[in-house]
Amino acid sequence: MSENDKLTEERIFEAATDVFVDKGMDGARMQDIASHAGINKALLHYYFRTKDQLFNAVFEMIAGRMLKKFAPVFDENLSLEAKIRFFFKEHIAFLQENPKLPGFILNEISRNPARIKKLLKKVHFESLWKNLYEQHKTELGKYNITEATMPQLIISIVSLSVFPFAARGIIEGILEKVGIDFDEFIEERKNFAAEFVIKAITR
Amino acid sequence: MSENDKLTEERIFEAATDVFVDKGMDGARMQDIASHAGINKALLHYYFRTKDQLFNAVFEMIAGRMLKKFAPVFDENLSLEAKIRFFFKEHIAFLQENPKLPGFILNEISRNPARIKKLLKKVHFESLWKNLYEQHKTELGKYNITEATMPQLIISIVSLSVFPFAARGIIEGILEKVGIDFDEFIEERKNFAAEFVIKAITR
DNA sequence: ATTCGGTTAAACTTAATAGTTAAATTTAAT
DNA sequence: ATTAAATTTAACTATTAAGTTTAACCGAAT
Repeated sequence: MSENDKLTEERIFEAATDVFVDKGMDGARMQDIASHAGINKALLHYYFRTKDQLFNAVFEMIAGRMLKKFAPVFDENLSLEAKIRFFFKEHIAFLQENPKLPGFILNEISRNPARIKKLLKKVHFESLWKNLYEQHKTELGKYNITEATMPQLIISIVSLSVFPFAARGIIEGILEKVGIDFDEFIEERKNFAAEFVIKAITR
Repeated sequence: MSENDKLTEERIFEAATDVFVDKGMDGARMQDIASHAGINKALLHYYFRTKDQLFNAVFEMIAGRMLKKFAPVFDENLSLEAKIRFFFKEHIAFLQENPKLPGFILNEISRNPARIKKLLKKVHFESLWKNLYEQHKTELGKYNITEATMPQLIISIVSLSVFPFAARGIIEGILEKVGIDFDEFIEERKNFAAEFVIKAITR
């Protein structure tokens, strides 16, 4: 039945997401995905003909979800400082719940850069940044931002939020030698990163 | 001959480095490595018995090299501001020459976190950070740094330097839509990141 | 000259994996 | 009850990769 269909397809999709995120495209095994979904390989291929097809479906979904997470900041009607605080709070919270996504996406893109291009086409960064810039024209006097430094600033902000998750293995290893818990560190980071950036751009 | 030995072993090692960094442990093929080294599979196994052994050798060498790149900052006899500028200049320059290392290391560690622990054991972060802290006690009045915020600060600094390379695929994609060249962006970053951090910690 | 280590080439084994297929069985709608 | 679709089982094909083996080649040291 079609209801059941959806359920199974969704179960497969979720299982595939788990396994792909965990092992990467190369490391993932179709049998493993089938087992995770509580079905068999035959049915897996019945729903998604090939590993590539399945992977692409999963990747586009995840990458799309990540990209969307960056969007709301551009819309919110807040001061620039408030926006920065809002971003780190929300974005790090999202990553706390999906800690493996950064590593997964970063890795798969570096193995196959073409994959991301299709998704990027849909987003119009030029206008997004222009909008952000326009919205805060009035605040520009207080800050150091020019249109030219916007990319550096934005990528810096994203770095501060995403990198600790992408490098979790190392950071966790280092922190535990100093007696700090990774989760605490991340919790603190929401504030630290926000204040860090605000101070950095305030002249 | 032993001279020849070293040469071949080195050729293999370099070829393996290239292929592993490019494809990752899972994606790399022994045949591919042999071809890159200009030898055959038999000889490859003659020098490094298994793929795992070869990979471990390569990984430890690369990860060790990366870790060492962070060390000199702690020794240099410079003001904190000068150190920060020095770090970004040197470290980003190193990454410009080895742009794929961050992605490789980050990915392999996230697939197998145990791998890094052995290497981290050798480095004594507690004393390194304490030293750094002691060295700049006199400057503390000017900055916002406490011993508690040291990890946040240091990881922020590393993020700003490393992340653009780890996320190169995406960033390149975005930047080219705004008409910016990745290499230019990175070149600018040496200064931007340094000034960004210095402003962030100056009160 | 001969032995030995580095080297090649090619065939081979073994194991894992992707993907297919067909028959049997279950499930749910009519 | 009948039917059609969803699902399982299990066997099968084809492919790919790691690692081994064998026989032969070559240059240099004994």
